[in-house]
Amino acid sequence: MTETVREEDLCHDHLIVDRERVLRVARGMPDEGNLARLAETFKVLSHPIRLKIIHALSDAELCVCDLATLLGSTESAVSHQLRLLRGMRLVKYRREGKLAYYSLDDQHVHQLFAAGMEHMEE
Amino acid sequence: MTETVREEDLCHDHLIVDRERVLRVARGMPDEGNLARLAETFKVLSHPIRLKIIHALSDAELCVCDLATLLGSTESAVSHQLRLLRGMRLVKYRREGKLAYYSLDDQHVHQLFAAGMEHMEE
DNA sequence: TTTACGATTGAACAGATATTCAGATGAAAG
DNA sequence: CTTTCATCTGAATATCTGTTCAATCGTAAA
Repeated sequence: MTETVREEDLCHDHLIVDRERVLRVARGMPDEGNLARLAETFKVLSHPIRLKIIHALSDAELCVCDLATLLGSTESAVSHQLRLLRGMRLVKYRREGKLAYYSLDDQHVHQLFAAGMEHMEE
Repeated sequence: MTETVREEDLCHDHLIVDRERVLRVARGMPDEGNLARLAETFKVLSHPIRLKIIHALSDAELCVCDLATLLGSTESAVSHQLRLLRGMRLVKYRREGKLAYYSLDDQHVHQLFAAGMEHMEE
C-alpha cells in the first residue's frame, strides 16, 4: 500500500497521482446504472413538498384536496408532484367518485425518509 | 376514527374532506425546519457525481486530481462540487504541497448512501 | 524571482425543476 | 342534458443546478 505521491505521474489531463489508490477505489465503485437509479431515488426526497407527501401517505390515505390543505400548497402543484411519484411507482391511487385517494406504493422510500430523519436528530 | 367523507365540508379553497384525518397527519408531521434540512441532505445525494464523491472518500483520502480521474470529470467540476460539500461540512481537506487531499467529514451521509444502496438491491 | 502546476473561483451558458394559470376531463347531482 | 366540482394537464415562467471556460491563487521547484 503505497502512500507516497509519485512525481513521475503528472496529474494534468487525467493522469494519476496515486494509481494504486485510484484503481482500488474504482474497483469498489457501484456501476453507473445503479448510481443513476440511486440518485433518482434520493432526488425524490430532495424537496420538502415531496418529503411531506411521502410522510403523509405513509400515515394515511388522502385525497389530493386534503393533501393540498395539509401541505399548504395548491391542488395543481400537488397533482403535478403526484404525477411524478406515480410515474416512479412510488404512490398509487384509487378513485371514489370525484375524489382520488392516494397512498404509498413503495415502503422503501419511506424507510429512507425515516432513516434520514433519525440521522437528523444528532 | 371516522372513515366517511363528510359532504358538508367543501373541498375547494383549502377546505377539508376529512378533517380528523388531516389533523392527525398534521400532528405527526415534522416541523418545517427539520424537513428543509432533511431535503437538503437528500439533495446532496441526488446527483451521481456527488454520490461517487461520497462513496470514494468513504473509502480513501484523495486529491482533487485523482477524484476527477476517478469520476471521469474535470478538476473544475469536481472542485465546484467539493466546495458545496465543504460548505455543508460533509467533507474536509488537508493541504500537502500543491495537492489538496479530501476526506469524508460526516459518516451520516455515507450511511444514508449505504442504506439507499441496500434498498436498490431488491 | 520566475516558472510550473494543482486547485479554486466567478461568469456564462444550458438544462432541469417547481409553480402558476387556464383549460380539459370525468363523475355525481340536479 | 346541464351544472358542479375534484382532479389532471400543458404551456409559460421563474428559479435552480451543473458544467465549461478563462483567470487567479498559492506552493514548490528551477
